[in-house]
Amino acid sequence: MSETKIRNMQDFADASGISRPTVSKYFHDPDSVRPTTRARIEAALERYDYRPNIFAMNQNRKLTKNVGIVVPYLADPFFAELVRVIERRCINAGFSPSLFSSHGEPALECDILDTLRSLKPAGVLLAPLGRGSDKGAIERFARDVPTVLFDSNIEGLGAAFVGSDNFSFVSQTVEYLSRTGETPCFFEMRNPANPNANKRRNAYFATMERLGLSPNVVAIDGTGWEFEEIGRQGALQAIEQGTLPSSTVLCSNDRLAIGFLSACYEKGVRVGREAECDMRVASHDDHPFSRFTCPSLTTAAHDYTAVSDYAVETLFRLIEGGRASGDRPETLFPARLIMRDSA
Amino acid sequence: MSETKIRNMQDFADASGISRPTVSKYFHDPDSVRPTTRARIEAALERYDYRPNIFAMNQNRKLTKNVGIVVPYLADPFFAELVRVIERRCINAGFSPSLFSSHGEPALECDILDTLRSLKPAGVLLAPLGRGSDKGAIERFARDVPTVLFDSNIEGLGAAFVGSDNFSFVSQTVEYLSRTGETPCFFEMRNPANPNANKRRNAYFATMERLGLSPNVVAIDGTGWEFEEIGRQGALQAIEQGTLPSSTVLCSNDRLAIGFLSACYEKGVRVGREAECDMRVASHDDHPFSRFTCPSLTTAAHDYTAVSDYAVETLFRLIEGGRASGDRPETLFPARLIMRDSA
DNA sequence: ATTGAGTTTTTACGCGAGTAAAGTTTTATT
DNA sequence: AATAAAACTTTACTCGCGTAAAAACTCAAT
Repeated sequence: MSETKIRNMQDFADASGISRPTVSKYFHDPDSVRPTTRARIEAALERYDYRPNIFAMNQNRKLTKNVGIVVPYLADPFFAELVRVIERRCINAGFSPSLFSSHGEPALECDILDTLRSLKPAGVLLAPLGRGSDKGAIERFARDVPTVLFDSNIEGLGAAFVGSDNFSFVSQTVEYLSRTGETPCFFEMRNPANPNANKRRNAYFATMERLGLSPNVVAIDGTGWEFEEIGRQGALQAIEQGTLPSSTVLCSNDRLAIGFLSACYEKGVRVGREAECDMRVASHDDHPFSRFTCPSLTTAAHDYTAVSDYAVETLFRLIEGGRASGDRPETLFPARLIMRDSA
Repeated sequence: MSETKIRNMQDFADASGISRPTVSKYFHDPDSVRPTTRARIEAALERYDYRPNIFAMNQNRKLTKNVGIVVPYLADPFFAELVRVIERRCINAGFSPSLFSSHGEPALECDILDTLRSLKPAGVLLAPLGRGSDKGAIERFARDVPTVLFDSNIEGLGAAFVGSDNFSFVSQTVEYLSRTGETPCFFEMRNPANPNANKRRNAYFATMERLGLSPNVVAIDGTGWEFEEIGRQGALQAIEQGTLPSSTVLCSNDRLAIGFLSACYEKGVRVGREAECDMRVASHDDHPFSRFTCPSLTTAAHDYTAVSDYAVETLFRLIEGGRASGDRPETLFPARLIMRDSA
């Protein structure tokens, strides 16, 4: 290696025969320099593998190329899946995504927002905890940083919301279940942390009313994010005490349903749509594992790709267009019914 | 708010009545200043919520307080769980963890290492992809940055390895299964991406030999990280063609087993240790979902906490002690047999 | 060749903090 | 109280790059 060691942008500028300010401009936006200049810089880039110091870069830029991604619970494969798609989109658009999980803890969510603030991100994609979120903190944060909420909508927070249409989820499952068999009861946590759960309950009532059926909610106890275990315990109790008002059960989400099915199996309750079965179980989310439950779970699927893509697009538009007008667009994607064996 | 607006460390130093260099020292290590000084700074910290600019901080520090965490596939709850514990430990120790997932792609793993390099992290906890990893890239990286490998061991890479003792996993399950019923065959992917899989196969052979039993491996096709689906397809095929050499199946990992159980259910094969069952299935990992399979999965559990804690501790020791001697300690934690209903 | 718009170079300063050196004050030791 | 050690203040320089302004240059169209 006869090449001199490149220590900073000045060295690199000297080596490439271009002035430092122009090199700086190139790194900010390669298209902003003349093609011949760009070619010379990129030729030098091949020889010396110089990369500008991110810390020095971001220090003076009012807007970095960082994008924050915050989810409430990363150990939930549902979020892991969303994040995977979102990260990819950000990288492709030339941004550096930073991933954070609140791990179900409101305090941690606040800390993350603080940390993010100091990262001076161009924008943030935030899936809030929901009920546990510090709304004031999020509101203040969103005033400083372009923020798009996704998955969980908290009224009025952030510049936009992108998520799934809970009404579409529930109306499809309720209609399907009612049409093909007994009227479903609704199985949910009594105090759900996530606002989607409340929307789904309301959608259940609305749809039942529309169909002229009488709703029945089974509310189970439990707190935290261990939904499978909560669903399992709730189901065990309901089965043992025979308190289920219907042999068709619509769970609020797949993770509860996974626990429910596990309890059914344990109790020898046969689940499925065949004649010899005791019960039908359906749910919402199309959780990555729901195709491997026993029986495989009939559910309403998020359009993962659409939600992720549109959330990212919305954020990018927000970033480019500066703080948009006073409106706060909410975009909801409909569900797709996935018929499997459980109902 | 009559308080003047704090724009930088100088402003804050003035406001707290302490000189800037001392304030700087405080932020580097609060214990390095006199208790009375510390109290004054912290009092000021209450009034003005100043936080030093991370970019400016890290620009001149040779060593930042950043820690990189890299996992091969975050959508796998196993890693999500490990990460959760690791992140917490880092934060408690005053470090800023940055989380990255390779999403199963070797190219992305390399990109992540590049990104990480420019973050000047104090250290990195890396769970490599395994077979797909660019060993040269990792080796070069580990020369510059204190790196502790975890979960997947790649011989000679990194300054240390912390993981689970695959031999302990397999010997316990094989012994248990052999002792209580038919000799297990070993169900695995033909070309596993992860080195643990190979270790487990070897451990199976070794244990069977020690017990004077003849080993039987069922190798199934499939690539990628969708282990459940691969396991399911492999099991469907094996069941349909009746090629399983034993009615007791030991899966290489829980995700394969989840697919296997799903196939059994679909085919009406009863799994469990009771007399009326057709088959026993066991596995390794104690995946977060394995208690909710039908039947619940008998498996060998990682000591999640021990692995996470010790990996973090090892990294911190490495960071504090500078580059250690030439040895590369490998720490393996034994498994704990979890007897559930599947075997 | 001339013109002028668009680029690049030169020069210079700023950002927010790390850090080193020398001098001053505080605290601990005896 | 004398003394030394530890901590703090002052001063000043560094780091790597953003960015502004003016001068010099390129290049295509006239």
